[in-house]
Amino acid sequence: MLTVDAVVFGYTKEKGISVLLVKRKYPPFQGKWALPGGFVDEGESLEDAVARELKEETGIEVGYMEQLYTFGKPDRDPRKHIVAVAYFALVRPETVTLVADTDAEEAAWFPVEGLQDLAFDHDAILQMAIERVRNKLTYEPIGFELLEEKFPFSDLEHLYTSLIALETGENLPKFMERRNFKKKFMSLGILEELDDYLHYPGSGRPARLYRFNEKAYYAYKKRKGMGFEL
Amino acid sequence: MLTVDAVVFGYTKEKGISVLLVKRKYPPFQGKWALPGGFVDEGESLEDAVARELKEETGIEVGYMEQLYTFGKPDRDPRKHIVAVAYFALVRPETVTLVADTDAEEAAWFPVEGLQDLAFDHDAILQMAIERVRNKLTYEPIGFELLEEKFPFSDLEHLYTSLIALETGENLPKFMERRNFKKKFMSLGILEELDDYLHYPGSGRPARLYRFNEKAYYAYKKRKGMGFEL
DNA sequence: ACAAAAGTGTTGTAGATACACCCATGT
DNA sequence: ACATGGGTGTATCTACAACACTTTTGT
Repeated sequence: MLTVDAVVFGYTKEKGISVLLVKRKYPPFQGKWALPGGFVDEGESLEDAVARELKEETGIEVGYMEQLYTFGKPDRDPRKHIVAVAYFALVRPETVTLVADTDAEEAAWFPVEGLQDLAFDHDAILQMAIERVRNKLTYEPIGFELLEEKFPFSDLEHLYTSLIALETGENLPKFMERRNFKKKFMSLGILEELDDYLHYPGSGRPARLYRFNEKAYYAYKKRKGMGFEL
Repeated sequence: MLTVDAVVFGYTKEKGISVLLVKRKYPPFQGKWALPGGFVDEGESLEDAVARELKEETGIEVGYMEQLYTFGKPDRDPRKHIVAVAYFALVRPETVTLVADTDAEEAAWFPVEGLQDLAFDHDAILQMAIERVRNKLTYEPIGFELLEEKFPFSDLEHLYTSLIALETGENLPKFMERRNFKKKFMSLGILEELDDYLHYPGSGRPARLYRFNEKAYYAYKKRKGMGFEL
């Protein structure tokens, strides 16, 4: 008995990092919120299974996905021994519309901060996913998968700040100091400085927009060893 | 259908990094070398399953083990769709004696350098394990799991050098320069300098012995963020 | 003029790099 | 005495850390 579960992260300036959950329609854990997921079909690859379940239960397709860990404790499911291969994924919440479907009553975004009491061992899975994304953020440019194509630098900064602050107990590493962070990031040469500006009405100076330059990143990877090591 | 496979690494000064393989007794891939592993029993945790299979097929018990990745491509086993959860493990080859048993004709150590043509997708699994251990080595002190309790510093150096050189194409990172590597490692304060010396007859000055100090490492972790970031 | 966010430059310092010679043993 | 591996110190340089004021907009 093999299942796949997905920890899908989204980000908005207002609500910070959120995770996509579905409300369980049937026992066990009926009525509880859980990670989307389900059984792997015979002859179906794990990645296909995750994509399919996500589509079925929430209606979304993700941009970036990666295997997280496999959870196999015999008692993680009260019915019987069911092994779950967990994935984490990143999407731009703007670009997706949630639909509830057959197996799940509802699908919705929840800010991850202090989230708990999920079905099965999904609390632990979520925790691990957060940890993983947070680490990964500092050595691979996956943050852009959560931002719009063009974004003000402050979005990037805010994304990093809030994700790294989660569970780090609020004391940010030194490289997150505003001026240093920008200097460092810019020096990588993987951000394109656009001639577009964005102004949220109601406040502050308009912000210049940036875009992630994938080609430049490959060049960087070739030049340096790998990753980008913030 | 769920299996577990183990990539068990060992290290000796003479042969460098080796991996433990078993020769398959039955089809498919009869007579080929493969990673030890087998089916997970109902109600058995994945870790238990790996430990059990290792014991059965090779007779060894490992010191350090960690989940690597789960391989689920439908065609990875020619018979049917079988998903494999792979683990990697580190042992001191000195401390174990291999025995061949029921499912496997023989068990033996093979230097990983250029190893290929294993059964199933085990080439890929091995590759991934090497990659993982190599990376991990630079941010967690797992190297000691491969060395004797007391070891000359040159062993540590040689271990790092050979593991990092694998597939890095021989050009070592700068921190591996002898004097700098030792300076750096010592500055971490996690190595105990012993008053023992070891002298291989036949050559050179006797080498001072060192011991990994786990307590000091915990203290270090508490002090610094985590890991040790060579 | 004031509030709110964007934007920016310099200096000190610690850690990384680069480099070449002496030491203790066995034969 | 020579071969073999063990062992070390210092100068330079680069990258991280610390720090506070100015700019542009809306109200």
